[in-house]
Amino acid sequence: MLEFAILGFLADARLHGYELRNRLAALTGHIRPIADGTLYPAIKRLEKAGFVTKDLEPGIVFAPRHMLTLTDTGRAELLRLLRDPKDVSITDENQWFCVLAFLRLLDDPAAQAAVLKRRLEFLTTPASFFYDGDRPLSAEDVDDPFRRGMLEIARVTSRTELEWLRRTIEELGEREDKSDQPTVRD
Amino acid sequence: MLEFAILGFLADARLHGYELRNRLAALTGHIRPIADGTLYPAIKRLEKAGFVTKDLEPGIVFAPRHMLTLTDTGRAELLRLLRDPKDVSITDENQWFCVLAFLRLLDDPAAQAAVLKRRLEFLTTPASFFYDGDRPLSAEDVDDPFRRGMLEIARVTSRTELEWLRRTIEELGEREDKSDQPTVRD
DNA sequence: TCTGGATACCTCGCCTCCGAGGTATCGCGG
DNA sequence: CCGCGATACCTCGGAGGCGAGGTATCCAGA
Repeated sequence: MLEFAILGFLADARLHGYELRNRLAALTGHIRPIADGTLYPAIKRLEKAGFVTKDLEPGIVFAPRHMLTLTDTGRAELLRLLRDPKDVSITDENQWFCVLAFLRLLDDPAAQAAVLKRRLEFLTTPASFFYDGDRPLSAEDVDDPFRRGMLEIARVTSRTELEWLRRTIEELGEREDKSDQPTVRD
Repeated sequence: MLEFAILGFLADARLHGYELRNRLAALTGHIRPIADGTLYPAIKRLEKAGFVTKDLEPGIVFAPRHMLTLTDTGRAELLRLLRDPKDVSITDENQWFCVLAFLRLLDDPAAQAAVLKRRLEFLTTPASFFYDGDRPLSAEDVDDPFRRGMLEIARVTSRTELEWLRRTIEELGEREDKSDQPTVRD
């Protein structure tokens, strides 16, 4: 997850760890800050896996910086993760937002639409926070004002996202029609 | 976090591990499923800490069940966590929803309102996913349709929640006025 | 001159989580 | 009668996150 975001940011620009840290802080940090002790080992893992290379640029500003560059295998790995995200990356809001942040890099309207469709499918499968036996409880059934709030907020959120998803999937379809030769589709 | 949810569910009813597993699956499971290998060690930790006790009820249905009961120290711990949640529990959507799910148990309108106010404060402090240097980028500045989507969804979500928070904080204030003797307040 | 804060990086140990596996019991369908 | 699925519980190893600590440099302000 973190590694995914690192690859994503490096796909846009060469960065050093500290700058990466700041961008990550903006993207997910106000939600869940990333500790140094998490970031630097993650960079090391990516380096070991051959997804990034590290070049020391001696003291441009203050201390020497280790500039990170995404390798070709690194970019391939990023695209693989974007094309076929894990289930948790679809369902977990934070992870899903990371996917969205870099989905543009996938550069294939059909594949992008396919990812959005997975999220659409997830949001349209019925699910409830609370059950009375087997019966799902909706906001109207619940007495507790806080649980009511949860359900109301969740409802509006998912409605908004569903609208956006449907709209965007359609737009991606149109873009696909223009770029491709007309073919028979399922 | 998981332990917090366990305490919360046990505050409502005596449960065995498997039933707990199902309730947790409903509350957070569609977002991020909880593995057995996570749940049972967590129960053990709570037992060791003296927050829950385990009684074996021999084979009512199938296999023997280990019924879990919240102890007094367990309930105190739950209330402590509700009254004074960690920062991450305020900022992380998933964790925040867990707090909301059990905030009713706090049974003190002023303390409940204080928790909601922390969330309110978090949501009203300016934050952005992306920056151009130091300048935060809003949906209108962004070209990428996916990032636009993120920003739009986040905006609607937070607006909805802010409305609910303000409304609910006010209602809690009124309830407090009725139950308390009139005193000078800051 | 000294301190604090920003920049920039790193290590270590602890804890938690996860997945993969295992162990039972019972009921139902084939 | 045999396997499957549900119920119910558990262990273990590996991976990853976190906090606390450390190491430098440089600049601004007291």
